[in-house]
Amino acid sequence: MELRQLEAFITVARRESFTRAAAELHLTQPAVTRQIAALEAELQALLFDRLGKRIQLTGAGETLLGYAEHILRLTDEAREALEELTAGRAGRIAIGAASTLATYVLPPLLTQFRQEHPGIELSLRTGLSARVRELVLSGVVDIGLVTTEGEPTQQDGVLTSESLGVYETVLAVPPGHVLATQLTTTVAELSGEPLLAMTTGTNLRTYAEHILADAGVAARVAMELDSVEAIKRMVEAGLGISLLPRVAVASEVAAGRLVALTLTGVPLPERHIVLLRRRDKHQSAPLLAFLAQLRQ
Amino acid sequence: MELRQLEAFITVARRESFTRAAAELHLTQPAVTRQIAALEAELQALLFDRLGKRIQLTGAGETLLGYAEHILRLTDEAREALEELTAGRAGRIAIGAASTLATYVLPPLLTQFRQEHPGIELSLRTGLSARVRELVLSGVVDIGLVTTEGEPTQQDGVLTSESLGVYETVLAVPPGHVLATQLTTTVAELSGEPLLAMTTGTNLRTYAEHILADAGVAARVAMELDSVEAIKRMVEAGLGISLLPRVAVASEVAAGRLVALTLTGVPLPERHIVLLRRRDKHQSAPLLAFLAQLRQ
DNA sequence: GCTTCCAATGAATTGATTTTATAGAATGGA
DNA sequence: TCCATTCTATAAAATCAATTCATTGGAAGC
Repeated sequence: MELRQLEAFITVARRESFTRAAAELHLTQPAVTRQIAALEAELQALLFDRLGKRIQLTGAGETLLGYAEHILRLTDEAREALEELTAGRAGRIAIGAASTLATYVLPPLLTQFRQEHPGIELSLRTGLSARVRELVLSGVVDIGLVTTEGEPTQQDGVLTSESLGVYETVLAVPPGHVLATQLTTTVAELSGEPLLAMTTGTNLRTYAEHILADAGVAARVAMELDSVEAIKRMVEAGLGISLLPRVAVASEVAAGRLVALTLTGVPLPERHIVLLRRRDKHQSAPLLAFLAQLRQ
Repeated sequence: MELRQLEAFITVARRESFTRAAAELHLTQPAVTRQIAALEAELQALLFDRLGKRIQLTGAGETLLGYAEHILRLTDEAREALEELTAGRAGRIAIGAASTLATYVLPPLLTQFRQEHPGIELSLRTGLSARVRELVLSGVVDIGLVTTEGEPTQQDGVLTSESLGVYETVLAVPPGHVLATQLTTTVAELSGEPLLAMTTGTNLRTYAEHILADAGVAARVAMELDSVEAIKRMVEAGLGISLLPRVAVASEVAAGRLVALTLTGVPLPERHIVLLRRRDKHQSAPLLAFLAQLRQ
């Protein structure tokens, strides 16, 4: 059974004639006769009664006709669905993102994208940068968003990295703090301050340790937490200060509950927001649209 | 798009490998690669990401997979439905029958057939014998049951006739009638009796006129009716006597409301119950079963 | 009885699919 | 880092299937 045969069969049934069906299908009559004959042989059932000049569907023919029409309608639907997909009007984008990016960077982007592309399903998986990298590598997600220290290497095996911008780190202090009157600070000034840090293993923690070590400042980690939100509350409560992404404290700074000091003085390795992709993975139309939005 | 390609596609998707799919399909790997490539070219969509050794469905691939599975399930269902049909477990028989046959002969036959073949739809169209003949000729019904005067001719163009037995005509009289004491009668004895007859144009009327004319008896048609049932009620009421099929009066005779006299004495042309078929029309399994039942 | 119209069939041709053989790419292990 | 392994892709040849052309055979209409 082949779709070509079913199509021929339907046409013959509708036109009630092999000859007319052949014309409609841009074939010769013997070709159509053979297609039907092949169907009949395979299904072991007579599909048409040949009543002299006229032909007529048998019971088996009528049964098959119902199925054949259903099947061909489905193939049309499949074609249409795929067209929707390649045209970018439908589809699904799976994103993997480092937790802080997922919390502070992605929401406005996703909101805007959803508005502009309402047909597209979005899925988001979060984790540590290393985990996100694995998700991209294994193909579970289409793209990954992570942070790196310094410019990312552009190629690493099948992975492509692309910087989407600098991910600035600031010093968050409570409004009443001694440093709170300044707009900037140097790493040296942090010496002795009680530091609230992310858990070991996070990029943020590694970065904080790096810049303190580079400046020769001994880190005094007063508390280790696994949530940026928790750290912010602690800083607000005056339990210490912390190095945090600027985007993560933006709303508290605007509300006056925290003060963000830009780090200056030392040639700090900048952190980047990095887009990870598998080089060999197909980029669907919706994904390309999303990438375009990320880049601008 | 062809079913062969869709089947290959599904297999590749399930086994997540062109090579393993090829083995399962009893093909070589390049053949499978080509089938998928043809699909991708036609649909203008990448169906699998080739991630080195591994492959993975793209969004388009997943979409197509859903449709492809649906389509192939339908083809299986179609095959099964046709098998049911040819095995005689399902199907439809369209019967055309002369009205008296439909009323007095068919019901017990159809009841029995329905019990033995519960899956089979039965449809019945009634009409005058000539009309039934047309229905068979045009293919609207699979078989026709009519009556003929004398042995039917076996072939008439594409129509095949087959006698299923004699359709005996009797004289129906009310229990109190002068003739009611006899078991038989001759046509001559009917002379002068008020006759209740079917409408002109029916085989029954034609037959009645023939045998009266053959015997030289002048017909005295007291009333012309278009229903055997009505005629029986009239005979019961003593309004006249009538020549009717024996099967049509069987229940009244058993109940003692009518007396049936066998016609003797003249070489009467016997009426036959005749099965009409188009010689070139396919005989489905259910139909063959029904024909077998009719013949016994 | 002749003509017309239709489907079926046989042989040749064209076209598509499959196989064989091989290349190319990525993974996993030493 | 290199090698062996394990995939998929591709090119050319072989095979298989479908189409066309030409013709036959059968039924219907005049």
